[in-house]
Amino acid sequence: MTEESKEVKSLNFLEEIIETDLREGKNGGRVLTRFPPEPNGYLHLGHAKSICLNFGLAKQYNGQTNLRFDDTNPVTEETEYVDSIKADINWLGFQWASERYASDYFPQLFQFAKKLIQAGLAYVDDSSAEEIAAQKGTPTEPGTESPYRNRSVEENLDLFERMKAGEFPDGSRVLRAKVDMASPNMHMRDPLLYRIKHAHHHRTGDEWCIYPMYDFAHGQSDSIEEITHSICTLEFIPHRPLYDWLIEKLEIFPSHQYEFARLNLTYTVMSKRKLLKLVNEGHVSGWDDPRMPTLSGVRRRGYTPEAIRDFCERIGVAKRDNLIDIGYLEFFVREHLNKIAARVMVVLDPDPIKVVITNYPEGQTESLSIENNPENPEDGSRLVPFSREILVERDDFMENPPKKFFRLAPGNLVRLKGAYIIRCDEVVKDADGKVTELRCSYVPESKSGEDTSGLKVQGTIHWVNAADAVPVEVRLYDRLFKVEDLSEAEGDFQDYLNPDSLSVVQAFAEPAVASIKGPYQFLRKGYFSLDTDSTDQKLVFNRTVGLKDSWAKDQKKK
RNA sequence: UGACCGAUGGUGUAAUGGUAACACAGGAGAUUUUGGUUCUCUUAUUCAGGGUUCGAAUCCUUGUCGGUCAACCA
Repeated sequence: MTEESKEVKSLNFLEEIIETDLREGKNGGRVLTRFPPEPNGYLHLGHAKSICLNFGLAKQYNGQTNLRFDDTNPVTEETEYVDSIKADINWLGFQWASERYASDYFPQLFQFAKKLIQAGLAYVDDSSAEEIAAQKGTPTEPGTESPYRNRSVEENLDLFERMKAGEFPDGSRVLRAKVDMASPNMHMRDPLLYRIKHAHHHRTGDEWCIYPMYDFAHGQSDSIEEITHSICTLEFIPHRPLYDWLIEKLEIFPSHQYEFARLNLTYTVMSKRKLLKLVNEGHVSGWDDPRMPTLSGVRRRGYTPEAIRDFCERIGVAKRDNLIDIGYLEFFVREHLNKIAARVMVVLDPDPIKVVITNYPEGQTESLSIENNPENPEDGSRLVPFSREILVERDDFMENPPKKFFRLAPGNLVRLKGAYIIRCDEVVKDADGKVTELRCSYVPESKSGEDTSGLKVQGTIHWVNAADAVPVEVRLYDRLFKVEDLSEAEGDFQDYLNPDSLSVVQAFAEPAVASIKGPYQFLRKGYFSLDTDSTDQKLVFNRTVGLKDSWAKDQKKK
């Protein structure tokens, strides 16, 4: 045994629970988790945490994970969502053992309900929604019993069958568990088990007009599938006594529920309800708008599954509320993209400055070989055209530069990335004093890779050959909201939307962009991805995340 | 004025009665044909009071603060 050579890795509380169960031989050493989305919206980064946990834990302990759609509310659920959810999970890199639907269990659930009725533990209640709400009492006051609470088993059975048969209109009756109206736990005050909804279900069609509530579907589905560890978020803690009560009374497989703190990120919202609202009110272009924290959104933006998985692993899991800096996620995105992104030069400026290299022969063009990724030489190199006239960003020139400005300025030497060292000799302006052209001279023996000039320059800038510059559209994204903590913000969350979360800029790219597939690093600018809006006529790029920019940070401080 | 859950650097997460650590962020420097990357160094932490103990972030107790729960949603 190499026990002592093993690194002591600390366990999170879920790993501890599982290891204890395994040690005690619970469930015969079997670990089966489930990921249980409701198909009423797109998956977001909060779900990513849950997916990584459920699938990750199972994998870690030689177990498996079921994908189960919690489709018990036909009015909000759609097949479109089912498809997107499956695509997102696969994209994240996980495979489920079995694809299940709570709706598959409707017949079984109906039998469970009858069993409860027969045991005198459930009853049909004719009270209205308002009356039931009033009966529930408040967190500080006990509830009162429904006048229908003590119907006979026979009457309950008859009524429940007739509910199923469609004899009653929506809202006229419900099936309730008979637990304890005085319980300090609101969820134990005779919770609703079934309600009448004459609605078309995305899978069962019009077969049913009564549908089980979450509390009578989720735990029972877990049990039917013999899920060993049912992992959910903190707000379900008060449901756990009911979860256990139903399993005990039904005498079915004892799945167990464990709760962790959901993911919250700065400058964004993470609830399907709010995200739906952003989509419906047109604040974003859709569920996959690159500013959205949905998986389809961040995918389109250029985040990688690897980065998201690393992030989820690194943030850990615990039971205390948290608000994680969105910058932490961005760190993992940069870390991964730095290793794989193809470097290209793009002048990110609709109004670039033309640089004329006065001592370079007119009409001559040469091809320079530039590495695609200095982090990974195996990625090879590409050819980049260079000639007498090139384009550079206006930000890379200053007529009266501050100390430590290493870019173009009158008399300054800079290296053109992958090309030559140039000196700015003359600034040409128009009648308004706007700089229209820089006249520079190049040092022929400073060619990249074969530099014999002996010159040392402090700055290197990117550029594109004027004659070959490809006009492209680049979409720059900023945080979706103006405030860090939306949970602290008063009023409507839409009031805090950042009006500058999207800016579109026309830019000029080196010709190679058209033939290289992303992800890209636009040199000195950031990581970018090709957007799905691209056409043969026009390439559209999304800024995934910017590069760290210590120069800009320093400037800001001043 | 109930029940339940929680409280460790700026943000997350460890330390499971025995030297409070790791990542990010912040700061300083080195390297660099990306003001990127990489490397080195560095600032900063146990909610409060009481108790148990040789020894407490950890156990007990009281309090404080934060969160959750009163959908025919999940």
